[in-house]
Amino acid sequence: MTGRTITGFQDVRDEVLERIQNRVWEQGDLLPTEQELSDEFGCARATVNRALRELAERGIIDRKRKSGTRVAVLPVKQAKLEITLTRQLVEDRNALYRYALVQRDAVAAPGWLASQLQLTSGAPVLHIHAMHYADNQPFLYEDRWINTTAVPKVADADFTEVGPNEWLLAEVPFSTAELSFGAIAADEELSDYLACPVGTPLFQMERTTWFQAQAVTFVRMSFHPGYQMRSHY
Amino acid sequence: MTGRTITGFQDVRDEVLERIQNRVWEQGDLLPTEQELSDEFGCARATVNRALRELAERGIIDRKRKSGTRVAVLPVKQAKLEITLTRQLVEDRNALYRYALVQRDAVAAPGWLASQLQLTSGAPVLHIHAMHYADNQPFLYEDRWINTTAVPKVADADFTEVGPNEWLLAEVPFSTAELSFGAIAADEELSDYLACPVGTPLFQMERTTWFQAQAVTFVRMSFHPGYQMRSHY
DNA sequence: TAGTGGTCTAGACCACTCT
DNA sequence: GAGTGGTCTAGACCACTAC
Repeated sequence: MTGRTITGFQDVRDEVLERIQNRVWEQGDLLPTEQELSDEFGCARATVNRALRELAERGIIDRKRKSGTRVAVLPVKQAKLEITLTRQLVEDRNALYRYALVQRDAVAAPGWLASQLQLTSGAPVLHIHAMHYADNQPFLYEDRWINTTAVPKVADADFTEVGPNEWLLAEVPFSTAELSFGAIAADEELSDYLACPVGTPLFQMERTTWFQAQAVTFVRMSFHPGYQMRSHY
Repeated sequence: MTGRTITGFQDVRDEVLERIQNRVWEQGDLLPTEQELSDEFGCARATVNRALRELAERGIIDRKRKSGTRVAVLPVKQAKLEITLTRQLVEDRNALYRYALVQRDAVAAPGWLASQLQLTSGAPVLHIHAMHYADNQPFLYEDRWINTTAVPKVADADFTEVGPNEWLLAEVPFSTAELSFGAIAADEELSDYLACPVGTPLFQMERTTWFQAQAVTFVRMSFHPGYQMRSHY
């Protein structure tokens, strides 16, 4: 006995999790039904349901109607990455954030970008280069393309004071995105902006953002040498 | 009007999300109370509650007792990274997976590792080098340390057939972990195992795994050149 | 202190799916 | 067909917090 008093769904959830961790119920085992558990814990079935639903969302158990609830055989580890503004990344390190626009051009979408954003080749886009600094050290170099058609207002934004990320977050707040992470070698341009030798390994994140099935922006962010992105589960 | 029929919590959730996206309720705005929404939608308050709870979990809205529910000003983007077995990563690409143990040594924990895992310096650990291949091309190089004290059974595992990741997942299934991602340059050892020139930028993931406040393992995984990790939100 | 979300209950019906 | 989870309801009380 754990001596834990079971009153709420969190208690049920934690008790079930503990039994799984302690192998009272082994991987692949069938758990008691919601009805049986609610009888044991002396609570309503809805309470057990909510507890088990949370464990299922975490990938700890698998639930199927009729079959019942089983301990997951291969628990899927879901790490949450919180994608925040660069400003926040910097300020979370107690560093002074500074943003600088490098270049801003209204151009026609090159083929690879049109393909990436599912635009017709030559569609009008805005191409932006910008730098983000932490305590005046280069933090990351941003190479961004914005679909002018999806965000016409962007024509009036000069991005000298506010970065395109913050501007877009205010303008198109509830978008979806695809992310890609990798390592690249600094080319001459990056070595210049990030103050490192050509060939230095850099951590890079690419993001394509969509709003209501229309591509909004594609951005390639190259972090300073040694940058580490952290997460947990 | 959307013409959508509102019956379940998912309908309520989607309708509310749509109103937020369409700026019926702007960022920072106060939403109607659960009671008011349940009246409007003709459902129980519990149904509205569940709908709004999901949106709050996604970071779309902020809820506080007494104050009410507001549209989030800075929606936090949460990308989910599904951390799976290397075998699965490879097989998801329709490639043939192959694993090979390179080296296995029972040693005393060096200082940096003891610090990383919160062990006493010199504690017994198992040090493992292994390779993972996709269609017989190098996929990733694994450099792992296992805390023998936390997993005594590991002494009997030779890791010639089954990789340490799969073995540990069966042995210590429901652990927590800290992850770190970055870019490094291939040293001589990595260039050898991953068949690339010294200095090649490589994507690297480090993971420290814990079970019930005890460190289980620390692993450094160096991916083949050009590897991209993907996610979305 | 009063208003709001957080949770629980007891019961009901539905939807999926195994046999 | 029958067993299981999925969801909804109507009502209740609680916990937090702005006022």
